[in-house]
Order: sequence, then structure tokens, then C-alpha cells
Amino acid sequence: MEWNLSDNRPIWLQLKEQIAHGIVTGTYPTGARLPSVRELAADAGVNPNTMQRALSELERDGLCRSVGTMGRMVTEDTEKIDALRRTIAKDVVQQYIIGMARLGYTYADAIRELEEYEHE
Amino acid sequence: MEWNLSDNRPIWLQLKEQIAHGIVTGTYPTGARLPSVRELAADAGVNPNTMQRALSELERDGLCRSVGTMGRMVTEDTEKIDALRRTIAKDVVQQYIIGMARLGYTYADAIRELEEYEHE
Amino acid sequence: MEWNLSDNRPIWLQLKEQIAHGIVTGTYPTGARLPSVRELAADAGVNPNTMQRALSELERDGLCRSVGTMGRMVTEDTEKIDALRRTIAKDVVQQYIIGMARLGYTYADAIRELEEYEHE
Amino acid sequence: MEWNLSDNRPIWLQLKEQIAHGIVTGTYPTGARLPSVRELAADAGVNPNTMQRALSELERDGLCRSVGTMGRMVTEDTEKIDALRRTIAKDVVQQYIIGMARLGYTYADAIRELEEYEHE
DNA sequence: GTGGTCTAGACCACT
DNA sequence: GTGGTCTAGACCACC
Repeated sequence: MEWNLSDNRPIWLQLKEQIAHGIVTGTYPTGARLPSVRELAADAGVNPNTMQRALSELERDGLCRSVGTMGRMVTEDTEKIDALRRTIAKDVVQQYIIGMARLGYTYADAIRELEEYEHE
Repeated sequence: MEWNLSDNRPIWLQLKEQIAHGIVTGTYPTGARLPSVRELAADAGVNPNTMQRALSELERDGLCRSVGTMGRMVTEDTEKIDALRRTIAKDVVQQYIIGMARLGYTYADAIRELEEYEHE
Repeated sequence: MEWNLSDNRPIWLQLKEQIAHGIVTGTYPTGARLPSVRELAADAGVNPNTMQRALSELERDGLCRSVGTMGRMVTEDTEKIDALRRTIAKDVVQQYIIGMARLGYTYADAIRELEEYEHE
Repeated sequence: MEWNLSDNRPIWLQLKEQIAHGIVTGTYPTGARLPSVRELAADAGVNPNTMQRALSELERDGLCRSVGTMGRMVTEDTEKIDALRRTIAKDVVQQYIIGMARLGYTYADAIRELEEYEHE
């Protein structure tokens, strides 16, 4: 997994978001075992405690669960994962609108540019 | 200015892009003086040589020009800036499509989601 | 405040419960300022991080909120506090039933003993 | 046996109460041999002298007796044990009333809550 | 000074 | 080995 951490926002939050993204995109498939806290932490180059927090929050949202000494499993509740997908998509849409707005494009402009993209 | 540097692409390129973005969005208005290389480098936390390269490339694209001891000025060629705006917008559009595709959305889905966003 | 910590259960959980109890019983009145994390931690004889966690969880439940540099305030949502009171009461009732059951008393016995208590 | 010692009351008293509780609930059955003072003290993590005091008081109440080199035996006087059961039950009842009172419940409230518990 | 976050390192219980 | 918890100590942003 590729980790992209900027400061100015809590690292654990960014980790959580990126793991959630990985769950939705299939990096961590439904029902699969997640790497251990220590593995993930080493991979991302953060302290295990920080990664632990990210995973705890993820678990609180019902996206994974710990299975004792077996590690953590991605939830098998596909409805929950779909809900997450929609939430992330909403955010992508909003970021697109904001990005275009910063360039001086209105909401209508943003739609038009997107539609015109096909014809190229 | 807020610098957001990831490490898997050339730093100077990312710097160039972000300064270009600043020119388009008005952080560095048409005809205004850019901060010095050393200032920018210190602000971004990079080596002045790296920032120098970013600015040289920017100058090569005609988006700014050195005026001897006065530092660098943003171009006053609004047509050039508009072209840059359109280029960046194209990239934003493409990134949006890619982002949605990673979530499993087709091009048509991406348009629909964008159109539905207004109704919320 | 009197802290009563047993091991074999997470300390942060016990801290949270006891602060919640304090909110319901008026030790920390509605809308009042809570002592700082460091004060509470020193008072309870635990690490500030542990107390921090207890308070974060309390905040997540909407029972208090941080007000930047002003510290934490107990919520003013009396309905929420009443709900907490009912939750704690339920637990007290259950503990009573369990306690009596361990002594060999049935549920009906437990009620009878309670009713007879008045006549003494 | 699980020992739960708080520090604002004499340790020996708490030990005595908990052993008495164990006699009533069957952890130490009627007529059975109690563990040695040293065993009990080690288990509870207290000084043997403290445990010795707890057991002496218990013996003074007639709930157990030393049998020379054989250690201590729980009394076989079931009437005495039943009396103890009633005494402890009275205390449980009182603690329940106090606990509910701290939450703002009257004696009548405490009875009502207990009766309503069944219907859930 | 406040809350919040992060790191480092330790301990424990355990499908 | 795993997750979970706890401690110690540090840094930051905000007033």
C-alpha cells in the first residue's frame, strides 16, 4: 500500500481514510485479513500506536473487527462497504467542485468541462 | 502559501505545479512580483536549488520572467494564464474521473454523481 | 473526587464511568468546567494520556466538549444527562439483582427484601 | 478468589467481608477447609498478618474455627451461615438504595425501577 | 496554561 | 505472534 501523509491533519485520521479507501478499492478485500498493526505501522513509517488508533476508529465504524490472536478482518457487510464507497465518492465530487471553483469555474462550468472531456 | 509535497515525483515539478496554481488562482496575481527564491525555498522547506529549478521551468513556459535585480514578475499575458488555467482544469477533470474510477464508478456514473450533488 | 480503580478492566473505561457518574450526581454540574486533563490525571494517579482517553470517549458520547484553551465543559443538554442517569440506574438495578442472586435470592426475593427494608 | 480492595477502609475488614461472602456463596462450602493464611495472603497480595486478622475476626464471629495443625474449617452451623446471608443481603439492599439515591431516585423510585426491570 | 497528537517502549492475555 | 492497554515524555496550536 502507498501511504501519502501530509502533516497539518492528524496522521491517524489520514491512515484511517487511506485504509478505508483500500477497503473500498479492493486492496483489502471483503472478509480478508488485514496486515497486523505492527506491519502496517512499519510500512507507513509511523508508530504502532498511531496505526492502532487508525484501526480502532475503523473498527468503531464497523469496517473491520479484531479476531483475538488472528488479527483483524475486513467486515463482510457489503452494504456497509457500499455506504463507505458512496461517502468517499461524495467527497471526491466535492473536492472536484472545490478544485474547479479555485480555478474560477462555476458548478455549471465544472459539469460542462466534465461532459466535454469525453469528446477528446 | 501551503506546500504539499509527496515524495514519489520530482520535487521541482510539484513546486512548479503549485506555483502555477498560485498564479492562476491569484495567490501570485498577474504582473506581481514573486517572492525571492530563498524565501520560497525556506517557506516550502526545500533546497533553494530545487526551487530555482521550479522557477526556471516556469519561466521557460513564459509564466514569469526575471527582471534583473528586481526578482521575478508574474507574466502579464492574460491569454497565457488562461491557457494555463484550462490546462490545470483538464488535469482536475482527469483526476476526478480517475478518482471515481478507482471507486468503481464509470465515466457516466461520475457525471451523474456530479449532477446529483446540486440537489443536496 | 474519589477514584476507585480496580485492574482487570481498562483504566480509561473506569475513569470514564466515574466521571460520568460525577456528571450525573452533580460533582461536575451541567455546563460547568471540568478540571484539566493534567489535574484529573494527577488526582486519579494515572498517566495524562489515560485520562485524556477517558475524556475523549466521554466527549464522543456528547457528555462534554472541549472549548479550545478554555478546557472542557460538561454538556448543557439535560436530556442527554438524564439519559445517562437512566442508563446508570439500569446498571445499578442489574448489579443489585446479580448481587442478590449470588446470595441465593431469586428476582422475587430481591424485590421482597427491598420492600421489607422500609419497615425497619 | 477475586480480591477487590479499596484503600479507604481497613484492609482486614474488606478481606473478612469477602471471605464471609465466599462462605455464603459457596466458594468456601460449609465444613470445608479454608486455604492457609499464607496462601490466602499471597493470593490477595497482602501481608499475612493482615489476613490473619481477617480470619481471627471471622473466627470470633463463629464462621470458622481453627483445628490445630489442620488449618481452618468453615463452620457447619448452617443457621449461622444463613444469618450471615441475611446480614449481607441487608447490606446489598442498603447499598442499592444508597446507589439509587445518589442518582436522584427516591426509595419508591428504586422499587419501581426494580419491578420494571423484569419487563425487559 | 489548555487540549490534541505522536513517539518510544513496555506489559498482558489470549483463538 | 496478535491486539489492547498503559506509561513517560515530547511537541504543537491556540489564547
